Amino acid sequence: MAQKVKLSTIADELGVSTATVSLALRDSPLVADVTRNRIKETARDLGYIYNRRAASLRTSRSGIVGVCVHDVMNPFYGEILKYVEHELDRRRQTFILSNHYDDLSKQRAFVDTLLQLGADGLILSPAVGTPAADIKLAEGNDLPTVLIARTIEGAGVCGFRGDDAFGMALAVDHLIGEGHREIAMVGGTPQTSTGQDREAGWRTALLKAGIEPRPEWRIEGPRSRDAGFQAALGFARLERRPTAAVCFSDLVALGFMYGLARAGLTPGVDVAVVGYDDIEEAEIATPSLSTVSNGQAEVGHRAAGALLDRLSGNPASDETVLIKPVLRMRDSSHFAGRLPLGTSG
Amino acid sequence: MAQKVKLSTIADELGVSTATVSLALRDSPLVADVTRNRIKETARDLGYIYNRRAASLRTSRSGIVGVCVHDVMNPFYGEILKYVEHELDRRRQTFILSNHYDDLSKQRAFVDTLLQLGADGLILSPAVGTPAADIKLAEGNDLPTVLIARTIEGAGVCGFRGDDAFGMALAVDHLIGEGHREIAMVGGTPQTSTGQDREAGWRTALLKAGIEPRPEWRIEGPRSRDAGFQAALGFARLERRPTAAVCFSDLVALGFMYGLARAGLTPGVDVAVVGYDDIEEAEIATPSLSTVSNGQAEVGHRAAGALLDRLSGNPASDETVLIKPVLRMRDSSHFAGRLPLGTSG
DNA sequence: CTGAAAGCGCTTACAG
DNA sequence: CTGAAAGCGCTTACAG
Repeated sequence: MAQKVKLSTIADELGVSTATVSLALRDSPLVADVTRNRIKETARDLGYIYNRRAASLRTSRSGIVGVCVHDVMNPFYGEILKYVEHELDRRRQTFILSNHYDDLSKQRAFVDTLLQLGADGLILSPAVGTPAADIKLAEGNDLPTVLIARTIEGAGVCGFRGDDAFGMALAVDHLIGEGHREIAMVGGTPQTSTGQDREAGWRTALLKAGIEPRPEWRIEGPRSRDAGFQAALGFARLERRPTAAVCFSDLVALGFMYGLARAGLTPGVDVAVVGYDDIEEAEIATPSLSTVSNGQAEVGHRAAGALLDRLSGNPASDETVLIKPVLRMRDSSHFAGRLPLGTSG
Repeated sequence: MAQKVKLSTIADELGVSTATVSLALRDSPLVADVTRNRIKETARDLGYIYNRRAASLRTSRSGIVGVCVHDVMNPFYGEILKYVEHELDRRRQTFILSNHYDDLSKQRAFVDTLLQLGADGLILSPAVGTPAADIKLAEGNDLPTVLIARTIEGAGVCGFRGDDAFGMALAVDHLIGEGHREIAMVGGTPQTSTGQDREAGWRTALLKAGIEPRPEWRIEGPRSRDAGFQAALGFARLERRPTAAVCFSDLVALGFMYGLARAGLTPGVDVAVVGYDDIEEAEIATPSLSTVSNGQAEVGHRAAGALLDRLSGNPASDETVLIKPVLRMRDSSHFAGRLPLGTSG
């Protein structure tokens, strides 16, 4: 390529100042219509490319928002991100994505990069063990932060997530209503607020129904499809196998159903299964997966909205918004032990 | 926060010049050890944050690589990106991700953003209909580009993808070997090189075996799990239903199997199914999904490697590298019509 | 081994 | 309505 085209190239070409060119390209009313049109035309003809680094150095606004989650391949996060992306697109913000895989040092490296780039904001689903100080560091260096899916005690920023204890109780109550008395919980760890709250919801709902959960009903750990699959292989061999299982997530539940089938059991008939999140796949899985909707759309929209609001100068909030989950009854739990598969509507 | 800490803050604090501070922080051997250590310590104490915008404006290197694919939630792309991410991480490059959803204007907006940010390179799985001129525009503005998964005639850049025609022929040959004579192909569109090549592989393999594909065997369109599911519902009702189906992707195949089951058919017994890509889920699906491995790891690694090589000054190549696919035989096709499910190893 | 100075390409008061 | 000039925070010859 030839010489780089910059504001002054255009200015020289037309015999005006760079100030005028700058204003014209950003549609300032200070510039006369004729001038603006000539400038825009020339910019196009010369193949001018706006240099955001230079502009951002001057204005200390970068137009960049960072987004960091456990893993974008997990449909739960993927679905949230769709909505975040949509909202940021509308406001012409560039978004930079990173997975942290619950590795604190990876998350820190990313936040550091954002600070170095002068990013305007951060939407974060914090890695396991993130201290409140990490959030304060970001905020203290002019990086407004909004939390999603998980929240942190004392971080002092706003966050959006589902009411996990309530949601898991919905799932358990439903299974009890279907006649189950032995209900396992598969997956999740007590290291995240999500894991703690969902386990608490499961335990509390059982106790409230007068059922004492047996230790072997709690299968801790699985958070992926594959781990759910592996858990089912063990579950199938349990001497006194529970008749139902609530899973930490739909991903775990879908893997769990694959695993049950692999072990020769029919999910929804031999074992009732309920997931969590209501990802898109839940509806087409066969049997279709009963689950608890976890408000991905609302989390994504509102988190992006809250951040953008703050970027336009509105005061910061430090409120954690709990979104009410809703039970979605489907075939994996509803007809358990009563009808064969494929006969439902 | 207080005053922003910059190079000159540190320089003033220690009574040295900003040049020395700059050199010291980047470990230049020009700076004496004592000086360097004092500088680094002070930088840490003051909470100095490197301003990459300013540096990049000066050096015209940004450390940013853009990555743009159809949809990161699609595990095929997700798996490629894992490897790209890993490679870029190792070389301390920031990567910016975007979906284009096969929307050319979204892709263009992203490339434009990269140009404005002075990104160092682009890894692209081009949207349907991307003209070679779009790639040349990027290249012409100092944005080296590497293509993945799909390639573009005449773009003059290097690319990495699977040998789709060969791979699909492997799948069809396998089914013919299992005794099938009526083999549908579900999903994909002739608007992408991938769609064309896989359809050609299917058609050619059938003809070579003396089988004339009937028009209704070609179910064009589906490229998502949900579309695969819907297609199966129609497929199940076909008057003269093929005994086997090769699918455009594993995602389509997995949805297709859900759909068959929903329609009361047993995938792998009533209908043999083969996918394409060999995503992680293929192995745990039940029945496990026969498929064609599509080299996500190799595509991701080599594409990132090729780009980074070029960034370190190596000459550009314009070669398209075809990665040889491998058939993975599993239960969804291998035991069709012979054994009931769940009895296999 | 260290410092003074120019410059990367913008935007923003300020003056006219 | 337009222009001259300063400055955002770095890096890089160049001089010493």
